[in-house]
Amino acid sequence: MRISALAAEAGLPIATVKFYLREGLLHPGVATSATQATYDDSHLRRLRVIRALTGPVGLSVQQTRMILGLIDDPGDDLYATLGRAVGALPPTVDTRAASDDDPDPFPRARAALEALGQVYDPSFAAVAQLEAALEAVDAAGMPISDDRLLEYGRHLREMAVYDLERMPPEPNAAVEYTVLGTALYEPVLLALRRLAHQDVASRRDLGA
Amino acid sequence: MRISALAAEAGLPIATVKFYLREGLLHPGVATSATQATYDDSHLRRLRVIRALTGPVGLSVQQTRMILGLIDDPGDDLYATLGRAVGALPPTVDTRAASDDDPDPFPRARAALEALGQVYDPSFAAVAQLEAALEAVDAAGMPISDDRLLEYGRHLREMAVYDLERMPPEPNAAVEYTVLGTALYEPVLLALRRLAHQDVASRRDLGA
DNA sequence: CATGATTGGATAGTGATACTCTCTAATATT
DNA sequence: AATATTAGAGAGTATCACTATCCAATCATG
Repeated sequence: MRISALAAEAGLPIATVKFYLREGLLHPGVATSATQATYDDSHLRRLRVIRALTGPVGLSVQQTRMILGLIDDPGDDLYATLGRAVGALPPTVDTRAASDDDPDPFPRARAALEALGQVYDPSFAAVAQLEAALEAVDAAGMPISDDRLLEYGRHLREMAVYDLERMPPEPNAAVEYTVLGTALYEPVLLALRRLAHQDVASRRDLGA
Repeated sequence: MRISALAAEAGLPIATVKFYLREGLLHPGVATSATQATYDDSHLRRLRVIRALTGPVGLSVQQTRMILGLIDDPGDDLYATLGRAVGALPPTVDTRAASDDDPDPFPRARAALEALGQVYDPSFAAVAQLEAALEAVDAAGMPISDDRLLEYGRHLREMAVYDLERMPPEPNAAVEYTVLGTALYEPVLLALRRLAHQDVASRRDLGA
């Protein structure tokens, strides 16, 4: 398969495929001469993952490169790899507070996790993300009550249990499942939540 | 309160406040002369909402303007207003298919909603978002099984019921609660989900 | 009331990002 | 032999969210 066929299959301009090659998101094809290389299904699959991550998931090229790098070359510690992957996911939060000698850099997130009975690890990017998100809803005048936090946390935890029970056994497949699942399923989740709100609202005759 | 005090309170450069004024995100202050205007708490609160929406929620200025417009000037139909608000939320999806005479523009989303027993309204933006998200996960080689969809949908629906049971009675407050709640709580939700995955993973000794 | 700071309003500039285009020499295809 | 395609490199483009600059009009202060 030459680059024109690959681009056509993926529904992308050749220039874009070349761009991904240049950026290191797509592994090079097998060179058959100075001006020719052949590509296979692995390239097509990779392009589809790239488009999913840069599209619906909303990652930048840099973030996508990081995620793909983790899948291609995972450490032997799934927990740490997952942590690194989450750190690459938006919304990106500057973790300036953690580097300072602040004894309690993420008070809201800590309180929330304690209330939920979950581990609190300040080095985990999602903790900083949670802190920023909670600060933002407070500042915007729509604070989240403890009760709501518990309710949300309970459901999300059950969903996490469901997900991890279905994790493939082989380590490499597990990393890909976990990292890609975290990122790719988020847009689905958000869409389903919005639709659930719509559905519930419609059944309550809230119009007019 | 003059613009310098407003900017200082909000922790923003004056230039940025002026930018929001120019863009119509922030309502003008009361002009007291040709070169002076006073601002009050409503401006400060608005700035905080703007920062929450453009920051953690990740909205563009244009999308933020749309959301704020809906809050300031809601229609009398909460259901339709919510629909319009969701349409402004990322990921933005081109609804080209719907405008064609395609008899079934969102097959995956329709199937999912039918399986969940929820209303299917192709004019609702979240339906297009769900379709795009499902297409992306399929293309990326990580399709979502019906079982998983049901599991996710069930939890999200319960969370939606929880949310709507706590909706304020007055229509204007209800719109603000619903629209801002949908948008502002999403980053919290995603962070909690990521942390739930981490927590569950850590308890299963998945490392090494 | 003189003098420096601040403001509204308009215009322009900036830096990041994700492509997209152009070009060249080498090779493939017909 | 004529035409098309390719790799690879560099430059160009469009969008976006600010950010900076300017000016004339006012304010605040001593």
